[in-house]
Amino acid sequence: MPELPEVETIRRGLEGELTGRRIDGVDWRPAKLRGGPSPRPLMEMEGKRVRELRRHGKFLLIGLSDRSTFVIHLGMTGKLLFAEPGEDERDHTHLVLGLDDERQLRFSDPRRFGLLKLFGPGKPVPDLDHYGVDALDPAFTPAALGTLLAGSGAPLKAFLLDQTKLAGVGNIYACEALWRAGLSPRRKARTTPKAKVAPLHAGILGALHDSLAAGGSSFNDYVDAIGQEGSFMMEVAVFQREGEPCPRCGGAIRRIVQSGRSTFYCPTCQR
DNA sequence: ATGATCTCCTGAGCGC
DNA sequence: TGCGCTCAGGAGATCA
Repeated sequence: MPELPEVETIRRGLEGELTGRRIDGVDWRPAKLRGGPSPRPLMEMEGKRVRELRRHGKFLLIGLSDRSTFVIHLGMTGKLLFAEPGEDERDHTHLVLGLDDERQLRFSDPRRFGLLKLFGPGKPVPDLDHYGVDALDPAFTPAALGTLLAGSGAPLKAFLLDQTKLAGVGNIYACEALWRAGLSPRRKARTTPKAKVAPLHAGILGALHDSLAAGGSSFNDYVDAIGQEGSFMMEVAVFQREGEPCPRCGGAIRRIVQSGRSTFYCPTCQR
């Protein structure tokens, strides 16, 4: 599922290919996606050029020439792929943008947990109002993490998944970051020892950067905008490795369920 | 106010 | 072969 490194990999791939292109056609098949209807009909993108590609957390923000913003969230199974006209379409394709270089950019999302919204020129994006600092933002420092931790009584795993505190970390990287820091996912955030704050910060950034370097995690058949798979799943220490030995201490990796989601960790060296 | 649980949705995997 | 079941999870809504 796309988390920060996957969305950033896609953003980088799109940045080179899409910036400056004009959107000549908008084939929108409005399906019921998450997040309610788009404030502006997506057809209004026709004739606009792509000015910039930004990202906040797992949201992709496409700035257009008239200063409107096209917001994309890939949810669990959303895909953005370049295609040639006439090329076979994936099932559950909800949007096809025709570009002025004769290519298409297609969005498909079988589970429809994704989101497509167009905001008019100069309009803010309310979906991001309550979002926390992006995990790759320079403002996300160890000190900032310490402040956030002190304000939360949630288990560390739930804390890391809470996008209103820190944006971009999902299930894979939450598990990996906690393993790297040697912290139990069950520990209450505000009980994190002072000496463990910097290691947790380093664990989060390390997992995200390592994944970016590998082109993201290919899991649930994630691919980037040109269909490339990422290879970070080869490097994970604990995620989906229940019963396997911990790479650090050899103890058996355990799977538990927290807030309805799988958590993988090593009970021996994560305290 | 905070944290836990439910909900949306489809496809994959599994046992029989 | 196919049926029914469980599971996957981002994030908003709802509940305790």
